[in-house]
Amino acid sequence: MVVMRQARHPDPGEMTLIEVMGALSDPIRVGLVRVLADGRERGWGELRAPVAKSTLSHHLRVLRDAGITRTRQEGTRCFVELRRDDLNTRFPGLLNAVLSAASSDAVGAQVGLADGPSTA
Amino acid sequence: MVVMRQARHPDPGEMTLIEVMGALSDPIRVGLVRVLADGRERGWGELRAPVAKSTLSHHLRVLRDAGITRTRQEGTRCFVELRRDDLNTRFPGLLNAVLSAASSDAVGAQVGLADGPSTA
DNA sequence: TTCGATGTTCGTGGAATGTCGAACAAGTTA
DNA sequence: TAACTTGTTCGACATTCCACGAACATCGAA
Repeated sequence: MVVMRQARHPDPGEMTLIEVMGALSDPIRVGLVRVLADGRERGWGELRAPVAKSTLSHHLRVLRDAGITRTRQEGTRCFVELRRDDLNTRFPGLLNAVLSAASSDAVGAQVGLADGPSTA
Repeated sequence: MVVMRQARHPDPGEMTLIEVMGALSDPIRVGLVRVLADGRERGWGELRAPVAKSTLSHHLRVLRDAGITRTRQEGTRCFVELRRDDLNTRFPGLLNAVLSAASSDAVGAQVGLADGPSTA
């Protein structure tokens, strides 16, 4: 459903290192994080990943449950953004380290944005 | 066997972010890394973890295969140490971020060293 | 050579994970 | 109201992962 009205977003204090590390040990999810790394909020539909819709939904949920992203609902559409500040507060340096490692490795390069910048 | 003559230790260039992240998404393994964080080489026997010997061997292999630790064999005994420099070269900031997050969270606190510092 | 110590490997469960397609739900639009 | 759009949820499945005990291999000591 486009529902999940208020998917649970853990407070920074509730985030666990193990869960965050687990969430970031999948190429698709790292790719999603990379796409969101510019800080802009993105609509589900903009995200391009080589997996089925349900699978993408699953990955986005894993990221959200770990506290890595925040999901907002607007009408029928959902938007995601990186919880950069919260992450930096809770686990200083971790996100940046992962992001720079990922970009030097092209991890998650299979994930991208839709052609038409029908974005934000 | 105390053998594993030359356990494969990946070169820094062969390490992958995904594998490293996966290796560090288990409490036991993070605990082991924390124990090794002081840079000292430790003997298998010194390591205390709430798992069977074979399971500990498994975790140490996952860490080694990911390039996080280095294993050395001396006679019948094996020694492990953190590949801090290699890790920092390959994934700058990652190890430190994980270590500081782990210590603030007490992740892997169940892992420790043997009582008698019969150590190195 | 015969033990004992130290780790690895094997076989086996049980749990978690990734992926898919199909079914469903809620909001939009015609 | 009847479609259509957008995501979520539900099995189903294959794979991977963690954990254990048992068996095995190697080194060192008796």
